[in-house]
Amino acid sequence: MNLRSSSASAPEKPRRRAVSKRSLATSLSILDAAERLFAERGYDGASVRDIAKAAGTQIASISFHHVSKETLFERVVERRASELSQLRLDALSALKTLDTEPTLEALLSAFLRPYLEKAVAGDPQWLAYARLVAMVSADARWHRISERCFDPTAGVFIAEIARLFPHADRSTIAVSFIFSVSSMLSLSTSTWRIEALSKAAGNQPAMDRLADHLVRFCEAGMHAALGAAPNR
Amino acid sequence: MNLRSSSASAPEKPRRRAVSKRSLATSLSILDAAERLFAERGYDGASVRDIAKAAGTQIASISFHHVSKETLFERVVERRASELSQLRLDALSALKTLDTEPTLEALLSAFLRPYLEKAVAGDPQWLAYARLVAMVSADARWHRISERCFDPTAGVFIAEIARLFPHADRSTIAVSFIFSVSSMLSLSTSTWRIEALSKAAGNQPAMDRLADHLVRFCEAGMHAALGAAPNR
DNA sequence: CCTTAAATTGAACGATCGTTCAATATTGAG
DNA sequence: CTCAATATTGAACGATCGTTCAATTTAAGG
Repeated sequence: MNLRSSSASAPEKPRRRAVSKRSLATSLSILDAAERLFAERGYDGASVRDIAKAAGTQIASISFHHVSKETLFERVVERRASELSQLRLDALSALKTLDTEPTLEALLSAFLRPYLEKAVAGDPQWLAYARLVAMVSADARWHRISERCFDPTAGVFIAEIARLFPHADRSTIAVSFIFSVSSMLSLSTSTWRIEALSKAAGNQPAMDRLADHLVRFCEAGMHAALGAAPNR
Repeated sequence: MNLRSSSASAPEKPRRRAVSKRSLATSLSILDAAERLFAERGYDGASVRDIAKAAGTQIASISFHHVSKETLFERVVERRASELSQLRLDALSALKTLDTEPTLEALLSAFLRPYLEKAVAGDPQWLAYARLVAMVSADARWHRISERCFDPTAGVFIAEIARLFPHADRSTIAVSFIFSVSSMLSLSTSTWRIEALSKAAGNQPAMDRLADHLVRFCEAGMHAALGAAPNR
């Protein structure tokens, strides 16, 4: 007996195998379905049964691939977070290669636009993710996820802004930055309210116009808040 | 038989009674507990059992006084909504009694400050309500409640702003207004993020400073967005 | 090819959900 | 005080929740 493992005293090496293409596809479709349903109905509102049905698999597969509902949620958020952070940091790097000092507008644009272009414009899967980010950012229940996924990049941009406004204190900058972020997030959560409140004006504002609008709004608001702020 | 109701053919008048003090207290304590728990855990996250326990009554009393969980939620939101609207409209009226045309800053201040003073400053019950408003405003699931409770007053202020900027189109004003509202709401949902992002600066910003900060931010942002907007 | 680790399946678990009901207690009105 | 309308109670309803399991199927490695 024990004919496969050769050496007598060595702890048996249990033979590993690569993941199959089908397995990877199931895992992915679960993430996609979860992203959609979590964004639509919230964490408690979306059941693992509905997620499994939307993904075309069994509920047990969710536990198998993603441990539990909670870690599934975290993985859904984490999946695109690094890509988003990378886009933002790339835009920032591009600014710093220029010989001129980056303006506040350029910094805000570098932070805000990648989200909007991914979110509101094209892929409906990214739009769902955008709503999810808004959910995570607003709910103290998920503050650990925010800390891990979003706060580091936000901190980099806040530090850049602090270099531009050496006399403004950190908390004033942070609050202004939060105002900007929640304005950004409102574009993915409140499209229905925008429609409701701008009715009697038939024309829907286009995506790129909205992005320009947002950047202009935040730049002016932050400039006013930081410029007028006392030095300490 | 039928000795109480006199006339023969008249449909019996079943004798009404006033609500008892105890009954009213129960109904109120249910609303208070629901306000707190809905704000803490969201609609799906807060169970009627927990609400009943927090209110010190039985779960059946919730159905008796407030029909169902959904109408309980609506009543919790509606309860303070009219008071908030009244405060805002009163502030607006006070502005219009002056002989000078109200400024954009004054308009925004009239809309934003009542919420902040009620919410972030004093009563913890109002703070819970503020978080609830943020929840309702962000979730399309409750858009009927927003329409009924908040959009009318918002529409009044948007109309006032439109009078100040006759060349700006309605949707541009509405979008700027949404940016302002979500910045306002972020102060009740994201205090924890503010603390996280402004760390290494020990001083917590005081409440009145935050209100000033918010008004200045929104005024400048909106001014920039509306002033630079094309005329149609 | 064969072996077997990895993956999928369908059923079941106990817990909790919102709601309902008959029985009991309370209380305003006559 | 009397009595019936109102309110509270405790238990139970069926449904759905997230998770777990043994049995089966799939497919990678030698």
